[in-house]
Amino acid sequence: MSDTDKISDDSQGTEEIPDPVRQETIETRKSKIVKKATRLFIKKGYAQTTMRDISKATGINLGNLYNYISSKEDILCLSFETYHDPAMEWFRREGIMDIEDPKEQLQTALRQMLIAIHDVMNDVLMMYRETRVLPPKFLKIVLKKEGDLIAIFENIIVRGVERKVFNVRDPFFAANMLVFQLSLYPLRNWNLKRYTREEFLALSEETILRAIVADNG
Amino acid sequence: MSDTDKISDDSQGTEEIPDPVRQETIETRKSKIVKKATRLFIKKGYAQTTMRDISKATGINLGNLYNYISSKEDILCLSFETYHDPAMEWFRREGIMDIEDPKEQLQTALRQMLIAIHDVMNDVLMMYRETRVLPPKFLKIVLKKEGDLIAIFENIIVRGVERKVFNVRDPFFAANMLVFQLSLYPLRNWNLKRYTREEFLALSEETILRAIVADNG
DNA sequence: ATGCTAAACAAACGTATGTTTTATTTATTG
DNA sequence: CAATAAATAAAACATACGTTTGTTTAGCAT
Repeated sequence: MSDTDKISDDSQGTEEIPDPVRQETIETRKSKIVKKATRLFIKKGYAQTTMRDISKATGINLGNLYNYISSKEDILCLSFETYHDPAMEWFRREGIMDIEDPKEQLQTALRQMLIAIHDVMNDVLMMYRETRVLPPKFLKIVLKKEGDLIAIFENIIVRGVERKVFNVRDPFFAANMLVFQLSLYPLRNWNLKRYTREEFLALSEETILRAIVADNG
Repeated sequence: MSDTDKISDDSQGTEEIPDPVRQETIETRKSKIVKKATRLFIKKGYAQTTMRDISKATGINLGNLYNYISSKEDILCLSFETYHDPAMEWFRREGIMDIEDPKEQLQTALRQMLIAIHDVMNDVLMMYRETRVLPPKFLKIVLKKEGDLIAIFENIIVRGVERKVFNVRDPFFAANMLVFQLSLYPLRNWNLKRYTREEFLALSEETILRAIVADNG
């Protein structure tokens, strides 16, 4: 029936070497499972998504799924990892922390985060909803990472306050509010459909900055 | 075993009258189920809470539960209703819409909403998480109510802009952002535990207003 | 007392779920 | 080509769930 979509570019491998080619297809397969499952989690919710759904969506046999992942819960954790890790990396890669002018620094970071979140809004919404299901140990890691992101914005704000470019009474609170505001679109999309992407980004940036920047005339 | 906690203040009733006393105990019972179930939904999530859990928590026999509620889903809907209806009523009862000065009007409404949400933060968090499970028809009602609340704030903002007390480019967007910001505490409580209730309320009010009021010197 | 109504209860039903196992096919190597 | 290992498919397993059923109990009117 579906004998046309078999993997055809398999290559030979030895037992000594971890077989990078085969390894890659396994990783590819795993990531395919996570990606497809994530779509289902988004659409139906984690609890309402069955392993049989995931099997059907990936085209991988039910029992065979367990050769790539260890449990349903495992898939959810992998799903979280997929989206949480790049966000933090981007800050270093883009050299945000090296920007001298605090206002430009904040603006750049803010806009980039808004764009990134806007593009994966469904995933963000899913994460907000399914956080509870994560095993406690993994939840701690996730919250730690989110805390790190907030801390970055806190540092940016603190520096801006020192230079009197920002006017913020409590930088930690402001950073928490700011990062929270980033999720406006994913969580309130149902009432914000009238805006184009660009309209929304501009309005968000403007509104968020106004609570921080000393004067924006 | 538990024969001591039987209802002992039963009174007689007729068939004509809907039996206010018995009726009351039935309503009491129903609301007890919803309240206890809500606590479980908050603690474990809707999907992870079983009817057997609810039976145990209420002390009402599993099968007997269905004399008071029609389904598990029904309980969730009732749970949403419990917290959604009072918020809207309060606006009318308190006469918020009659306050002349827009800034005072906004401040009053804002502070009251912050307090109300703070007090039921776990419930709000649960609602954010379990909205997906609601039957589509009921979901529409819930979103409508939330939209109405946003519209109220939009009106307040529009009036303030006309009087040049507020400086807002897009009142609809501002209202959406404002109402969203109200949920900061329920959704980000895990990172905001350092603040006392009063500290948090003051910071929230201050931050939210700054994005709207023309000048706050 | 007696019969009636409704609440209370234990047990069971049917189904759906995550996971494992078993049998079969496919590919690779000596 | 034979032998071995990996990949696949389907069925089975054990359990947990929401809901229903049939029966018992208790309160009230007659």
